[in-house]
Amino acid sequence: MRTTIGMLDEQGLARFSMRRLAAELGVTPMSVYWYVDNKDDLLEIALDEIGGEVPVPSDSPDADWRQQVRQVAAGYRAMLVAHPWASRLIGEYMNVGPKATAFSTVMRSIMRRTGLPDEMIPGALSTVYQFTYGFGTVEGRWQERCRAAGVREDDLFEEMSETARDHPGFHGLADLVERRGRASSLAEVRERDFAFSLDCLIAGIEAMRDRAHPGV
Amino acid sequence: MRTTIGMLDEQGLARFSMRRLAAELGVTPMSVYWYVDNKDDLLEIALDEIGGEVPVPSDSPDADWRQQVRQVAAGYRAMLVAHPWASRLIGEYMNVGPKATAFSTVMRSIMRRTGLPDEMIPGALSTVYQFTYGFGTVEGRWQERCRAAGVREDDLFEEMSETARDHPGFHGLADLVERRGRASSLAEVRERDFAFSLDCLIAGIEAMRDRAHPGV
DNA sequence: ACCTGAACACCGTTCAAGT
DNA sequence: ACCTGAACACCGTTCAAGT
Repeated sequence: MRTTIGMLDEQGLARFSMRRLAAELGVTPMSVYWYVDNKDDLLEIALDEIGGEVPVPSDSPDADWRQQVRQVAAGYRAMLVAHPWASRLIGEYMNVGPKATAFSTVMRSIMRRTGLPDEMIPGALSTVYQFTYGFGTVEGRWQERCRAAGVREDDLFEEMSETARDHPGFHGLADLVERRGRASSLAEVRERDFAFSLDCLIAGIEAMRDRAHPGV
Repeated sequence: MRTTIGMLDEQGLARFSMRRLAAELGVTPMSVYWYVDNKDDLLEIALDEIGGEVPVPSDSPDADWRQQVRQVAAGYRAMLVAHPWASRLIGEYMNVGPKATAFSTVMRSIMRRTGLPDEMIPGALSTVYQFTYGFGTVEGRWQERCRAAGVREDDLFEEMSETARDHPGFHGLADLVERRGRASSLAEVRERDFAFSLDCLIAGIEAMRDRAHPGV
């Protein structure tokens, strides 16, 4: 599993194969099948494995759920950025391994402390989760592309800005460029956007809770 | 392109190959390469093509942004559910084709009508987008699995409920089961969750706007 | 302009066999 | 218990050649 995760991190999911894993382990392709049923099985295990990298806050009943949501979201995002192949697999498998299960249990108990009525908890949870997943995914893929092209991300961005200036019809690029605004680096913009989005989600949850309990 | 999209819809991305496409078209594998550079190129075009299926509201300056956000989100979700392979590709490519570009332009002009300060627009946009993408993705994948297994989704759900009852340690499933609550069908719960999440996002955006303009 | 055939360097996986 | 070899049915893609 260690070599598998290492290879996935370094070369990406597309370049990973059973035969290459076997070669890396100095062994014949078929010997891998003694430890694992098939490729899907192997990847599913690798996926659950890195789920354990996301730090989950201790479940004290008097902790601030807002801060804990921010904490877990940051951890999950970091995990996705460290292992961009994970976001590709998360949708494919059921994700009911031990790490994934533990994670979702903690998330639910945090969400219960928002004061939302029970039937809204799943909706709120998925709002936060889907956002974090999406954000971490595009961030990871972008960095992956930069690494594959062998350039620093701000250089690549600079290059794209020029292309956008030279081809004014190309709005897709213009969006990207505009997004940076006057900030000094892409990383800075990303932090700002991420923080804003979480604030926005938290404010939304608070508003929905207040709407559900008009008397409080 | 029509046959490509048809094959992807029916058999999924995993079963799609250049050779099968050629066979379906009654032609030799290599003739496909006369129209398209390579497989990535083909998929990228297919992806932008179905982007045109998402209805975009007319950009009238006095329209209610809340309703328009809900409208576009519903359309985007429907597109992802109709073409589950799309969510797998959206992260892979740059998505700067004509349809994708038009879409993001409209989204930005809707978001500008929220009254949010300019530097918050990208963050708000990505919050809504990432949620919708994630929601549509898991919904599409779930239905894909049901179809592959040849069962109706509520039957499959019933089966999982039993497994969850028989194996109490399996919390991943318990989550799923609990989520349905007392509703009559999974589809109903999904609609409720989706509506809640959008309300939550919209409430969050309003709260952030009010926080940024304390005087209004 | 449009299509073919043969070939290359890959895949995941089965199955019978070795130690 | 752990690994191998040969084989099967696939891939995407190049390149030279046909009409």
